[in-house]
Amino acid sequence: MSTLKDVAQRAGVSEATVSMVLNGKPGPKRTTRLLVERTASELRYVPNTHARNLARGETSTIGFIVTDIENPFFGSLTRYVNHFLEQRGRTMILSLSGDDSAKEDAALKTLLHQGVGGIILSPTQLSTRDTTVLEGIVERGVPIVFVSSYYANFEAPRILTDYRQGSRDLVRYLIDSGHADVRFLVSADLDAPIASERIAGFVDAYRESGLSLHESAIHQCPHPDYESGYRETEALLKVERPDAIIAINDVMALAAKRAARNAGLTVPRDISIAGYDDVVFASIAETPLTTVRQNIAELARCAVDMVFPKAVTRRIDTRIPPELVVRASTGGKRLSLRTCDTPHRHTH
Amino acid sequence: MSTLKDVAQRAGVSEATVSMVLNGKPGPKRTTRLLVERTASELRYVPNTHARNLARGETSTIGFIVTDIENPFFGSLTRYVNHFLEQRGRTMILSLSGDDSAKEDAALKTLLHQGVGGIILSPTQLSTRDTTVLEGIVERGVPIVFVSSYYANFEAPRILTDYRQGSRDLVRYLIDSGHADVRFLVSADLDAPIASERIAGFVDAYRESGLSLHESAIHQCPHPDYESGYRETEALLKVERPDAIIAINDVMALAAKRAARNAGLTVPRDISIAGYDDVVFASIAETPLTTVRQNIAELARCAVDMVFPKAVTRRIDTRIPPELVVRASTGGKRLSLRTCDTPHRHTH
DNA sequence: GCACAAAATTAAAGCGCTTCAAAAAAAGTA
DNA sequence: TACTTTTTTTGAAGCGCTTTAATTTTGTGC
Repeated sequence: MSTLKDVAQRAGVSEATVSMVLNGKPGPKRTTRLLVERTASELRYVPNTHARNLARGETSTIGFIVTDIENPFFGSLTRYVNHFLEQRGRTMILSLSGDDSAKEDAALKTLLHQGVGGIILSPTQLSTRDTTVLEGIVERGVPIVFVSSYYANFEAPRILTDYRQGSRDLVRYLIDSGHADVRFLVSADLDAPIASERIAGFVDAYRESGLSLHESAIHQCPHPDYESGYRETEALLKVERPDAIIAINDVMALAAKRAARNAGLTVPRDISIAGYDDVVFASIAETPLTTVRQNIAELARCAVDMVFPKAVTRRIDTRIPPELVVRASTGGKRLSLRTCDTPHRHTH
Repeated sequence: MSTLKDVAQRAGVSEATVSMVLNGKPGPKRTTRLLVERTASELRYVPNTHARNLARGETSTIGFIVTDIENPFFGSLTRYVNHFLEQRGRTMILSLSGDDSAKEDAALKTLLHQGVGGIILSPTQLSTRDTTVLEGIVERGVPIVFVSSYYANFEAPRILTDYRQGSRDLVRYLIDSGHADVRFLVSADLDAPIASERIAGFVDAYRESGLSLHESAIHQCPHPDYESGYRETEALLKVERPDAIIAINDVMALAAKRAARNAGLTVPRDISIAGYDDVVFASIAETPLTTVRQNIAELARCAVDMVFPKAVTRRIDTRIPPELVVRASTGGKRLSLRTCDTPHRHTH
């Protein structure tokens, strides 16, 4: 494993010169530059990042913490974060928190030890939590940026989809197409932005259209997963017959759809179903799902922008507008059918 | 940001002592040990990984390259690799190749520059490719381990599911339950292990049962995705009526299922459908999918074991047995129905 | 050919940590 | 007490690279 010193010796110049050439610094003249470059590639020289970072006092890695990489939404977010980081010549260190604040703290500490230059954090579902570790990190000058959610009791830049607008748009569309009684399946922590803001949008839509909200329109499920969504819908349909059910994510919406079908209902004739996120299987489901698509690439781009301290705009709250995607799982009740079969947009 | 030197000064001992204490090296006696530890935590000291790695001449990071993190299979693999690496005190640097060998080369180089101690590579779908970069890396003493596939023209340890046995089991099950004409949807590169081995298992099953294979039982699709699977099945069903269609992955199987249904067939009454991988939506599909489950945790565990040079067993080819998961999308033709509704096993 | 400015090169001082030989202190031993 | 062993502690030399101040080379105008 040849070092910079080897290159310098073989080329008959000083280490300083080699360093400058290899970093594109002005100074060395064309001929030495060429000589050094040739020697370096002859020796198959590869700079040692640790030495470099140590000498420069900076670092080339950024940490990215995510709850569940198996969830395609986060898979996608990871891909884009990685992409934009790469574009800036940074390397991403991925950590998984498993939606557990203790593991999240552990991950934060590990990243700090690793000497990352900043951390992009897609936090647990909690709305607030003990922020000692987070504070310790920021104190040490390592910037933290939230993406897709945040802790209300910790001030740091955050990039989120405009969840409120998203569910407002969806519910407006449902109301406009004749659904009066819309139900909302949400999961455990109602205070978390991911839930509270969507609920706010839901309420907005009702207020704007002058309709009154069913008293128990919000259905709280224990977990944001298939099973919970299925059970809740099953129970609900035993006693009531709403016009539509929307869920906080696509998996739960798919569960609701199945429960509705098992209860003898036809989607969307008897009941409309819609989700949130537009994960890949929303579009390939038996009945493609109407959903609210988050602009994941944009979320990632902004998060990466923000994690570099030099960023001029240190806005604390950045909102990315979502996009309503109407597919076959929702239909017009009184008005005309406006559905279409939008395929999942697969940007590569 | 306090350094080891600060700790040493404040504690009134030498840097060497602090270093030994913090690394749990034998030497310092209990009292100094305690003193140093207290001082370190008072100063909120965090060791600098770059300096440490530089001094030790080793590294604490391992690179993991994967084609497509949005694919839940790889999401899951990533989670486990990360888990086992963490267990060994290593940090994972994730790189994405997008199933493109040029990007894969770039990722390999970046990881080398990053100074990783080893690389776990889940390669592109290609069966062979230019291995110059790979060789350069191994030459420099950085071990490479393949997982889930490999390049036939590059010798390195590889950990794979026993694909052949997987499809053999599946096809045996289909044949045993009365399906005589089974078709196989595979994607582009038939030489890639992921395809060739599964085809071999398919053929094995037929040979073992004495049935003769339909001359065009292997259907080659341009891409391993939903669209390709749908088109191929659609075309196929226009002219023929096989007993079953199996696909190289669950997404294509789901596509085949949809195409069959759109062609007026009922699954599994008129035709059985099965996939491979057991991704999460295989079990929550309208008709839960029969599929072959890979033991992802085990793949990851072995890959991580292998990436450490000290590993005693440097077996070149490690095979993990898969598990047949029978669900509702396949049925008995002549024999009795043996389906059940196995839920997706979600290990957390 | 000379003085002086500009360009190119280099020596050397770190960056923060580990490690090892050597010194110092503590503990045994006769 | 004097001396040998063993246990602790430390000074100093790097790890491979960057960077700055100083030095050397080159170029310019007279």
